[in-house]
Parts: sequence; structure tokens; C-alpha cells
Amino acid sequence: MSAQTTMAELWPDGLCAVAVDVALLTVRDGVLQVLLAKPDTPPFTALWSLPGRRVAADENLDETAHRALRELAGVAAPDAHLQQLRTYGDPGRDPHARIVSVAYLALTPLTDTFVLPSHAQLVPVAQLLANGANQLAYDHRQIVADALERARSKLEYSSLATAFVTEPFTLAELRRVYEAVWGVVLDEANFRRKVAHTPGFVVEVSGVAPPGPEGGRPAKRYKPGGATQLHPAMLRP
Amino acid sequence: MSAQTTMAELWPDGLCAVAVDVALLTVRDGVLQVLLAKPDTPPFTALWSLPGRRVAADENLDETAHRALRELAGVAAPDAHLQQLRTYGDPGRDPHARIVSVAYLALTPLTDTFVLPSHAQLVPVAQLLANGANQLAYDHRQIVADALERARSKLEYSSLATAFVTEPFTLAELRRVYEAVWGVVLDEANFRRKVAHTPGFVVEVSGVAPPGPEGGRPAKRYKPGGATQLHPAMLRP
DNA sequence: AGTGGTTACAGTCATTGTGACGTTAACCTG
DNA sequence: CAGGTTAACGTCACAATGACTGTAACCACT
Repeated sequence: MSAQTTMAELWPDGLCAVAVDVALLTVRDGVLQVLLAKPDTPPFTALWSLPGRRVAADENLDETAHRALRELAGVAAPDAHLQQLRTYGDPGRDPHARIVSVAYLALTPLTDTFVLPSHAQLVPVAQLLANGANQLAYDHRQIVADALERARSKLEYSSLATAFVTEPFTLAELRRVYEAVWGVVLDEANFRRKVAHTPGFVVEVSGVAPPGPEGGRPAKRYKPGGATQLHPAMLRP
Repeated sequence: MSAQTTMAELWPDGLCAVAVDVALLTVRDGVLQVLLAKPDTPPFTALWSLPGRRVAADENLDETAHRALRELAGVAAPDAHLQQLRTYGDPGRDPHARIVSVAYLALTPLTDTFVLPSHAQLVPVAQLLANGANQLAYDHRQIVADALERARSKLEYSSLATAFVTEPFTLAELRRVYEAVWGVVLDEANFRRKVAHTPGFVVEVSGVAPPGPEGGRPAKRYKPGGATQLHPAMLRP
């Protein structure tokens, strides 16, 4: 029996398995990283992949995404920014079954003290995409590439960058988010001016952040300003 | 037997029906319109809805979208612009089954001579969304709203507007696309300058377009310039 | 043929946003 | 206290934009 015949018999028209895969991005050590997990179900239990789960009968898609992060990576982040990326449904993207996968983009600040379980890890996105060899299961390499482009684009027109940092934050921390995601170096003074001139992006809070071990003037602290869209936008150089 | 029990039994974890619904937008008579169809399968055969089809076993999602347009609205547009919008998967969005729907946004110029079959029609988007009463089946009103916002946003930083017009086109035709989708009136001279100063947006072709019945100077003709992203962007007023 | 109306196209001017760069302020270490 | 580092602020030239005026090329009507 050929694989094609098998698939057509097992998955008649309009009936597919629906899964949710999550590309969680975070900035650690000034580098954009993506969360990977070792699947606990075949196939590809040897390869790393994005955390993903089948959609349960009484679950909406957002809930499945949260559950995938919680069960496969120990990340319980109900307040993490979560948005749909796109849906991948080519026949043959999974060699064993017709699986339509709704991919999510998740953004969250992971504190340095947070420890991942042994079957999960953070990997720099640039390193993952630069290598010609595909190190991920299924089409998850493509999903990571799409997630990166979405994040880069969203930083321009939305206040999404604040989802990468914990409150309160300094403008230098916010700038390092842009630099890590875009992969560029930004002029510090101009960045400050643009953020200040974009209404609702950030608002100052009381107190200052102490300088690092290398000294420097204490930085003012800010919190998200409530705006979701940025006017004017923070365009990439 | 309750409806919930029925759904849980018929649609166990991870197994859903997957459909593709298409929101096809076009500009006719200077007004943004969306294509609706009468479903040929229950439920909601009385209400208008977006053309949609179940995903076939050997089909990818794009192919299903094209098939839905062809079978339900007689629109055979293999060159129409087609992009994923988002996926709607709340339990209960279809009262009879757990259906996960991948929504697509389609953009195409429909010539004035094209006639739709009797079970399909074009409806002004503004009129559809302005009425408080929901005239569409399922959550298709929400899909139309999301499609409109996506189209409005994409016009800003991509050359998507050219997908609404036939080649060759005049700058006035292109401007009327922006005005219809955004619902604003644009300054004609400034629009011309912005388009001309955006490299790769349009390129001039030979010949001129004759004036309409109300006279006026003949307009130069243009075709898409090959760029997909616009630099600088055409921001909404 | 001439006049007024309409549309296409081109230019001016003040304002705003931006990139590049310099200056001052407030901390660190030695 | 000196030198280094980071934060914060200011200046200047240029590009982009909104509002507006002027010119060109067609129409219909008298």
C-alpha cells in the first residue's frame, strides 16, 4: 500500500488533524532566541522542533498554544504576547498524517533565572537560520523564518517591543530589543528622540535604574504607554 | 444527548474538519465590495456567507481557496492575489461541528462585464459592516472586518493596490483604489508625487488613456513596477 | 471658433521627521 | 581626582509631507 493511498483513506476530504505550533521568541544576552522542544510523540522524536499540541475538543486555538508552551517547555506565561502567525497545511508536511498546523508567535521576557526543562532549550534564531542544514522537524524552520520576519515587521508599526522586556525598563533595554530582532546597531540619541516623540509608546515612572558594573549615568525607568499602534512608526534603517 | 457530548464524540482531540473561507475584495464603481455566496451545504443555507470549501485530501490550502472561488462564485482567477488572513477555530463557531476555518484574503479586479452566478453577489463592505445586524453566517462578519483591516494596512507598506486594477492603469484609477479601501479622499497632486517618488511602485508604459465623458486631459498609463514593499510607505492620513 | 468645465500634470512653501554628530550629566574604577 | 562609560539633551542639514497654486489637454455647448 502506498503512502498516498494510506493518507487518503485515513484522512478523507475535510477531515484533518489540527495542531498548534508556537514560535516563542525572547531576547537573552542581547541575542534573539527561539524556544525549541523535543517532541514526546512520533515521528521526529530525535529532532528538535517547536512546541506543539493537537487542538482539544473544547479548546480554542489560543488555549492550545498556551498549553503547548506549558506542557512541553514549562513556560506558564498567561500574560505573554501571543498572536497567530499563519497556518501551514501542505499535504506531505508531515510524512505520517495530514496535519494542518496553526503557527503562533509568542513574545515574552524570560528572566535569566528561569530554567527550562531538559527537553527544551533556547537557540539563537540567527544561528538556526544561517546554517544551510535544516535542524528542525517538519517545516518548522520555515515557521521560525516567518516568525522572525513577522516580529521584525511588527516592531515597526506596533508597540510590540515592550513585550520583550519586564516592567519597568530603560530605553537602553528597549533599544537592545530592536537591535537584537533587527540585527542592526541603532543610534542611541535618535532612538531616544523617536520613542519620546511617539505618543503612548512609553511613559516615565519614578525611580532610576542603577548603572551596570561598567559605570555610567543612572537611567530613567519607563513602562508601556498603552498605545498599540505607533504614530509615527519606528522604521528600520 | 447534549450538543457538547455529540461534538466531543464526533470530533475527538486533534481531529477537526478544516475548511477554507475566502474574503474576495474588489473595487467596483469606486466602492470596495466583498464577494458573498449562498452555501450549498447546511447549515445556514438561507444566509449569505463567504465562499468556503473543505480541504481535500491532496490539496494545499491555497488550492482549496481557489477551488472555493471557482465552484461557489464562478471566479476562476489563478492570477488573483491570494494571501492567508488568519485561522478561526473557536469551538462553537459552527453550531453543528468543530470546524477550523483558514480564512484567505483575495484581491482581484473584476471587470464590469463579468457576471456572477445567481447564488453569488457583490456587496459593499462598508454597508455590510455598518449595519448592527449580522447578515452573514458563522463568524464571517468578523472575517470580513479582519480582511478589511488587513487590506487597509497592506496598502500602506506594500504595492498591493496594483492587485485591484487591470494593467495598464492610470494614477487616478490607483488613487481611487486607495480612496475606496481607506474610505478617505486623497489630494490628487500629493498622491501623484508620492507614487512617483516610491521606487519600483509603478512604471510608465506607452500610450494614454482617453478621457471620460466629462472630458479632461488624457492620462498616462502605468504598470506595476515589480516592488513588493514600498519605501517610503504610503501612510494613511 | 470661442467659452467654460473637467481632469491630468507640475511646482511652491512651510512644517515635520530623520540621520549624523556634538555636548553635558551622572555614575563607575583605580 | 583622572579617565572611562552610559544616559540624556541639543544642533544642523536633508528628506518627506500637507496644503495650495498654476499650467496643459481634453470635453460639451453655444
